[in-house]
Amino acid sequence: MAIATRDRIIKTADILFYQQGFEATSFADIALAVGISRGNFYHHFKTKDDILDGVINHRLANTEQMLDRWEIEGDDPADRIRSFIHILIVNGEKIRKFGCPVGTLSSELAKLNHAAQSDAASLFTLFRSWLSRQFERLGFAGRSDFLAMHILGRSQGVAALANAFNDDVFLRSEVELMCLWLDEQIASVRKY
Amino acid sequence: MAIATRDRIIKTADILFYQQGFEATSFADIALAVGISRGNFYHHFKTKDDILDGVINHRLANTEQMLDRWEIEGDDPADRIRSFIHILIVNGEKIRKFGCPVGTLSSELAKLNHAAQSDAASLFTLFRSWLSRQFERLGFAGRSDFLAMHILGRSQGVAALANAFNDDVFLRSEVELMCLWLDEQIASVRKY
DNA sequence: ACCCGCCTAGGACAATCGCCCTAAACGCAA
DNA sequence: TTGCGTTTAGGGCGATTGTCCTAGGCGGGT
Repeated sequence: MAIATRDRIIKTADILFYQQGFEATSFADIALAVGISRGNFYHHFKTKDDILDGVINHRLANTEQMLDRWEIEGDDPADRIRSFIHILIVNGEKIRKFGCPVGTLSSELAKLNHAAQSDAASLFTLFRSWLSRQFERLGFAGRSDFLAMHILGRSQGVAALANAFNDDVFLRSEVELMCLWLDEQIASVRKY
Repeated sequence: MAIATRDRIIKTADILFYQQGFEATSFADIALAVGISRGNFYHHFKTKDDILDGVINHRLANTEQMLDRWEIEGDDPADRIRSFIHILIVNGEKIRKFGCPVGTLSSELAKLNHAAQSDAASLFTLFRSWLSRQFERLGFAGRSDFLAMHILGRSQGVAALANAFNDDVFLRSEVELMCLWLDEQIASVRKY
């Protein structure tokens, strides 16, 4: 089946791009991992940039789906934000090994001056606007986007250092710190 | 002069590794930028990893020198920490284009499973222990390293997002936020 | 039974990669 | 001047890169 093969390629490329980086992952790497020939590969994706587009779109869809799920499961926006913060722990092992999938891809594409860098950044935008929406519901109004960017940045920093030092203790203590920060913010906005 | 050529290679490689990444920068790239032949290049560095070692050591020396200068110029540890925070603004343009030199290199080497990843991480350690020392002088005692890691992580996150979104406003507002955080920490430790 | 279109395999392409070699030019000491 | 070690230039190695091409196999519609 055609679609199945295409999906398998994208899912495999997704993992390899994350673990090895986009530039360091070759056609041959992906074909070998999927278990197909390079010719078959070429039938589905003409250029390497095509695969990158596919992978980014795949990540966008997955992320959107995850955020939607969080939107349904609970009705407390604060809990949703806490779910976001706890990705760092849930995916802790991968993050310590390979860093944040979104941040590292965006950074690599920025260095390569790659046209898809803005597409990778739109992954950030997905989180950013979702977080901003949760803060709005908590009553932060015009400050919502600012707080969303703040927490997004904090997460990026934690992921970067947890990766550099392979430090799980640091990761967990920073997650706790971010949750405390969130509580403070909520407490202060409820005064008015 | 031999040393001069070697230095020129390292300085050029330093810039290229930062702007394009380690993997994406070839022998030919560096040789072309320096203006020498590949044969001459090979005389000074046998392998690409040798250049990486040279670049990392060069960065270590430069960083140590910068931190020493800050240690001499002022005698207020808080001001020194503020100097660190303000790197984000001083190097704002480069950071928005290429990210943090330390963080992006460490992240790339981690993905490549490169032996020099720990050496790149030692660049972080340089900042970490220096910051920790300043916090100690401010009286934070056992919490010093924790605070050093916290501020290091915050900086990394700010750099990552400022790069992804090419956002100077975010960068500056986060720097201000970090300085406010520092003031709060100092105020709270002085109570006792 | 036949054909046509999609899927797959695998080889070939020029270009580039990191790395290695040889030879000429250089500068300093005897 | 002669001689030797250092620095330089430039070609070439096998391997790998992204990309492209051709040929065979499979399956559904006529």
